[in-house]
Amino acid sequence: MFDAAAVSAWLEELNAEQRTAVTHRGGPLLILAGAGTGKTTTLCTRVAWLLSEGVPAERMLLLTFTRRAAREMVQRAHSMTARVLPSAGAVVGGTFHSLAHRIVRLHACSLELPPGFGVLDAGDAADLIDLVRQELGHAASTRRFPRAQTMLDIYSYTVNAQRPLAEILAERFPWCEEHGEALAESFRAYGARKRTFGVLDLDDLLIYWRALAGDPVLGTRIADSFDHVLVDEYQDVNGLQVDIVRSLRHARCELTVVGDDFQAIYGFRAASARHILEFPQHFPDARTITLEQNYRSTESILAIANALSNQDQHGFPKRLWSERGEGAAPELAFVRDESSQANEVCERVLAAREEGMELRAQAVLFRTCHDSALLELELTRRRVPFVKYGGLRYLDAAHVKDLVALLRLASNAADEVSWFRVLQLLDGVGPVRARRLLDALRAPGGGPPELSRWADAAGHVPEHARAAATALFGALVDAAAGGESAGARVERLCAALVPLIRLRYDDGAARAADLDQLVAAAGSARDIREFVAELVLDPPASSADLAGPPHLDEDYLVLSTVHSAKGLEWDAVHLIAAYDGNFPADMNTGSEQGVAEERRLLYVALTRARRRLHVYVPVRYYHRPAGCDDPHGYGRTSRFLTASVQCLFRVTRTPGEPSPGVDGVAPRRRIEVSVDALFA
DNA sequence: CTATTAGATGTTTTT
DNA sequence: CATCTAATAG
Repeated sequence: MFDAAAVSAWLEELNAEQRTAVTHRGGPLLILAGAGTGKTTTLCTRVAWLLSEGVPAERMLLLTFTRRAAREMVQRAHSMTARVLPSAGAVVGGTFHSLAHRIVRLHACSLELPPGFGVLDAGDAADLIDLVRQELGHAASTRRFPRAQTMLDIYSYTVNAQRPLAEILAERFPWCEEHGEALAESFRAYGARKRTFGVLDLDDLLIYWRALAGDPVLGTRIADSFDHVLVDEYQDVNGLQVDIVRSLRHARCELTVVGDDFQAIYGFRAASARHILEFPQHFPDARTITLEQNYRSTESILAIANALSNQDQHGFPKRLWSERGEGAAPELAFVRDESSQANEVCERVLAAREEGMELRAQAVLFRTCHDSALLELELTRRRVPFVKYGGLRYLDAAHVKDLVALLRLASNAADEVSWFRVLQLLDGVGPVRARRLLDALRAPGGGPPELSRWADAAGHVPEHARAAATALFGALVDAAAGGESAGARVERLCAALVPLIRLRYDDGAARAADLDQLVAAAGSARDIREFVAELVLDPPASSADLAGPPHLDEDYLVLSTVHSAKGLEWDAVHLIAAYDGNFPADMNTGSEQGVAEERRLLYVALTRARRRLHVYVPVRYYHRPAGCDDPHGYGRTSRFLTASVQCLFRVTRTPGEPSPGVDGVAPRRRIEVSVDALFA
């Protein structure tokens, strides 16, 4: 019945430590796996092994952190279990948030949530917080008040860290400390609003899951449905997530966690490597296994990685080694400026491709999204196809948000943030009329807006926009009524919205066309609410992404933030903008922990490389905070690339110092030109 | 009241 | 540079 031969063949391929981890029995297991040490393989093989030991696949829970990792891990585990036992069910798996969504949806009733509750993405949450901000009069106050996005960051961090606001402000947001009281008030109001509007933000998903887990009846039932819980990237969990994991582990349920404390890079989300380091204390009967043999990189790349991790005295000492040979010496390239950097990257990428290395085997990594701006221009100019991960997402585009807001209203008319957004698309309707309209949609005694009251509210829409508004409401009423398939209803809603989009944006036609892809993706959805929630929890990177795996046969270069690159690997890695200020980022240099996290970020970036590694340091770079005379700065090399680390590189310099005035990089000065003196 | 424009301002990283 | 605010025109 089981294909035991397949499992033993897989076990054969593992090294001794990996094999011990895979076949560990009884008691919690901590696998400390350095970069590239076969973490995914070990975890997936363990799943297959457990299956062959008689644990049903559907009683195993595989939790991961990022969507990209989740997809890869679940897919791989699934194909392995299918091989071992074709009739096996599916392993339950996904990100913490997607699992939370499934569970909360299942128990919405017990949590006193409306069955149609919506899930807000970060943008929506910021919009809602902005609403509160306006209403409490903070927007207009003379002392500048943190912006909605910043407020959300503070709120989210506080919730995820499960610590008092005052502490968080002092520690992470000192410039907002004076507004402590007002912030606290706003956050309370934000919470109340979410309740009234019937919406949850991403943090709520975890909060509600934990609340369920703590319930003596439901919590036990949830925990009872699993025999094994396996958590990947454990160094990136925060207190809230640890609570959830602990609640899942009861007498009969086993726990395996995998991670690398030196790859903890989500401190800004209140994650802390403390949790993985203290795992043996939290679970006294835990077994710890360390994986140090690296299967990914050449030794010269690992030498640099080890040198970096040696700079940090904390954590588990690990020394990566491999049998992949010395390999090409990593390059540390000092380039003149960012445009020269873009050039050099292109040259090297194209040269490697000439030698047979596909574009998709190469990646350009950077700290922040805009670091790649010039490079993107250059790649476009040279017609090199690329895909960028991180940064502006599809859901951030205004017209997409418009449609999503409309979809939300179809299942939840109480969602006033979405109402505001949609109503203001009507020509001649701004904030004030939107509010009046919204009030007119309520039942006389107050309460949530109702679709059925459109006839009473229509008068508030200026005449020339009334027809469009009526069409919009018609589509909403139809969509809410059900009957047709989800896809058909989404299509109707989109059709009603398109005329407004065309009017609103000057590139309206293009935006309208862009929405078709979203509509097409909805075709297979079970219902609209589900579709929107999926969209929020697993947003496509671009509209092209919606159309399914598009570039399978195409070759393209990968551009990615280091954060998004975690867990992935490429033959060649180009790390750009490695100057001090970016590695470490200026705003994180305040504390020792901050700097340490930045170092780990650099470590993560460098350890993505299999055979070739190039690090670029622009000697002269442009930095955004304008206001000084010269927007150019002379960049210093990242402080982590100390002299002894630099020795491990082959150092190159692009010839030619900057020649002021010749190619547009002349230093800018403030020169006053005035003839006023003539008229004095 | 809304739309448009000119002027100021600002910390990244992701679910 | 992109986004938000304030001021003005419609």
